[in-house]
Amino acid sequence: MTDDELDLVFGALADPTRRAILARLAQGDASVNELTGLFAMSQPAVSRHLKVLERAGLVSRSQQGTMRLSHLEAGALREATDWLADYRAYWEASYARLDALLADIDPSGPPDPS
Amino acid sequence: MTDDELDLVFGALADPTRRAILARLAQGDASVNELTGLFAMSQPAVSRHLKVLERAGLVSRSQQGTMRLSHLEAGALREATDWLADYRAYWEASYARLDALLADIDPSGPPDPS
DNA sequence: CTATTGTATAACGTGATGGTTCTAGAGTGC
DNA sequence: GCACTCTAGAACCATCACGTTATACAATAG
Repeated sequence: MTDDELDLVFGALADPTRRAILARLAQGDASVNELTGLFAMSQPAVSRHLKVLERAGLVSRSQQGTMRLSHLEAGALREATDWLADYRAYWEASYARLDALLADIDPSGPPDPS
Repeated sequence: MTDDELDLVFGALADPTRRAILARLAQGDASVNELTGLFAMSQPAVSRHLKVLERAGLVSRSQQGTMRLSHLEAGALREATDWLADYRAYWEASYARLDALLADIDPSGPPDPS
């Protein structure tokens, strides 16, 4: 995934309205009008949020009669998580070092994090 | 994780310079001057990027002699991936439906995606 | 105390973002 | 064709984001 694509995906995710749209779409496709009903904002504003999501590859759209349905496209989300996953190794190592440090202080070992 | 926190984290990740800073910090702490050397931009610009990362909880900082070291804080990254993971269920279900559809067309079942 | 180095802050310009209202276009029903 | 509904686009405005340069602050060295 290119840097520009990550810009678009993370940029799209940086807005609460757009995250809420994604949350709604995870439960099924929706029309622009239906989405507009969920937020305290005008229909053109929602249309523009959808455009941002579409440009980021997070959403695809299809004509369905007189309305356009938005559909969640999980591929871009997966790529974003893949990027983040590269840091998983780091933070797991980080926690491992912390555990080692705690074990060094208290040889009974770290408590079960329940 | 609150919506505001997600705004800050995804907003911070939406910039390529900041992602590059995180990538650098994953390999160890670094001073502002050292980070400035990595990018074609002024030191104040880098300082502000670090401030954004700190506000998002992605980076912590400590005084080390005359310089301030930036340290990757993986916790916020984990929370971002946790948020994204909520969609994993969706897209896996989505792929499962696709598999079912393909199986319906060709009862020999979907090929091993290797 | 003074000089030096590292970092932060201030002031500014410019382009992007997110909202609005008004209007145009596209698709369906009569 | 005509009316109606749904959606998109244009024009505008306020605010924010990201960069700059110049300057102030903080910590160490001499």
